[in-house]
Amino acid sequence: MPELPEVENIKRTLFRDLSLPQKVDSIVFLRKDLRFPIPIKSLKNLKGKILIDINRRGKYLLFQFTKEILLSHLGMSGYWRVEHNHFRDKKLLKHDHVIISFNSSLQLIYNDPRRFGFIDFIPQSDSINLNPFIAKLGMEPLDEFMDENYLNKLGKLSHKNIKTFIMDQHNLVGIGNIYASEILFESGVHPSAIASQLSISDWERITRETKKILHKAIKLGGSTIKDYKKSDGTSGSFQNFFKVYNRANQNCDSCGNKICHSIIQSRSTYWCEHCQPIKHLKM
DNA sequence: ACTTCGTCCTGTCCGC
DNA sequence: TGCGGACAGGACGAAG
Repeated sequence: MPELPEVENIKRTLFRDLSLPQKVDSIVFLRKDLRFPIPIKSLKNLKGKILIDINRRGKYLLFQFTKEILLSHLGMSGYWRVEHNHFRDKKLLKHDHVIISFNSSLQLIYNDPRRFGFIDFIPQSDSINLNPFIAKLGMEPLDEFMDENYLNKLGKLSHKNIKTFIMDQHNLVGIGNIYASEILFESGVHPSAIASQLSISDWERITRETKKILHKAIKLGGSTIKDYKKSDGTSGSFQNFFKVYNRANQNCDSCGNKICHSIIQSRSTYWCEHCQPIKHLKM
C-alpha cells in the first residue's frame, strides 16, 4: 500500500500519539508469519526495553529502542495504530497480527489484511546497514545529495524503462506505483523511455518533480485510496491532485488529450502521450 | 550480471 | 443478489 509519503505520515502520527519514550510490557504475535516468518524469538527480547524513537528509511519504519531496532515494512496493506488500553474488553480487529503493549497502557498494533508486509529485528542499531533489507537501498529522494548527477550516473548503467528504474528501491527509495506515474507526468518523460538514454535535463526535471511531489504529498497526509488511512484514522488528500494515476481515458489537465493506460512491468501505468512524448523510446 | 515474471494474500469492485 | 474474475499502494527470487 504505502509509498514514502504514506509511511512518513504514519511515522509522524505514531510519534505524536505515543509520547515516547515508552517501556514495553509485552509483545504478542497472533500469527508466526507475514510475508516472511516473523523472528518471534528475537522480538520477544524487546519486553522491558524502551522505545525511544521512530524513524523511516525508504518505505521501512524503524522502531528505535535503546539498542535494538524493530524494522517494519507495510507491504500493500499494512499499518500500525495506537490504542489506549484503558478498557480490558477493547476488541481486536480482523487482521491484527502484532500487539506491543507498553507500561503506560498504550498499545501499538500491526494490522495487515494481505500480509505482504514483514517485520525484522536488528539487535544493534549501529549495524543497521548490515541488515539485508536495508543494506542495498538507494538514496532518499528528499536527501540534499539526491540530484540529477546521482540519477544520471546510475541511469547510464540501466536498460530498464524509467518507470521501473525510479521504482527500483536500489536506485531511489520510497517511490511506488502511484508516485512513479505522477512524477513522470510532471517531468514530461514517457514511462517507457529507457533510463540510459535520458538527458541530464530529463534527470534534472525528474529530480525536481520527485522532491516537489513527495513534499506536497507528505504535507497533504499522503494519498487515500481504498483502505489506506493515516494511523489516527484520518485520510490523506493527495489523491485529489492526481494528474494521471487512475485517470485512464480522462482528459489531461494540461493539454486535454486522453490519459493513456497500460501495464508496464506488470504494474498499471498512466501517462499523457502529448505531455510525455516518446523521444527516448528504444525502437 | 542484468532484466522480466510469478508469487505471496485478502478485499473490493464490476459485469453477467 | 450472487458469483467469478480482474485488480490493488510491494519486492523477493527463480528463470531467462
